[in-house]
Amino acid sequence: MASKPSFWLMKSEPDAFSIDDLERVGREPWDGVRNYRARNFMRDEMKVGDGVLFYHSNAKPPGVIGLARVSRESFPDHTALDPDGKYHDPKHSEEEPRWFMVEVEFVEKFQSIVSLDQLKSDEGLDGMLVAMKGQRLSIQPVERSHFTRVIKLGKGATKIGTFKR
DNA sequence: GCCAACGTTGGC
DNA sequence: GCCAACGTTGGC
Repeated sequence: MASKPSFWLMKSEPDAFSIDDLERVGREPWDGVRNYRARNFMRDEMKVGDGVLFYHSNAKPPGVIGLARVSRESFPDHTALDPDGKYHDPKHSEEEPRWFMVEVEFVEKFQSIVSLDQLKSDEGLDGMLVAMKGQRLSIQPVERSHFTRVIKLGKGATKIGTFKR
């Protein structure tokens, strides 16, 4: 029996990497995360096939813009090795990696963004982390019911079954 | 181990 | 551009 998938929300600034960028490249390693809680989710909990709400932050408006899926599990974030890169961390090495990432693949772009305003006001989304005050974490777990509700609000054609594994 | 200072995130 | 809410750093 396959284990049940989990659900996540991942934030990205569209100026840096948007849902359109993900659609174009198909798959993308989620590099550059330098927050321990977010790292732990990627390193310890995110599995191939898990559903991902792709969130545009620092956008007008901010909100969930589409769907992705975890396509590869935890592996070291090599951008931490590059001394000239902005994600460099001298405490990270090949022998003792400190930072990890997953790879995500494009599933679909919503017909319309599910804005943060909608996320906050929808009764079906009570308690969703991203809509709560002060919640800045760039990778967050999402409850199944919230995940399916956001898909409905986005009028996505994707069925929940897409995320079985 | 505490906590002030500093840096970052991200909505507004 | 402002600033609230965190997270990290480093002195002690």
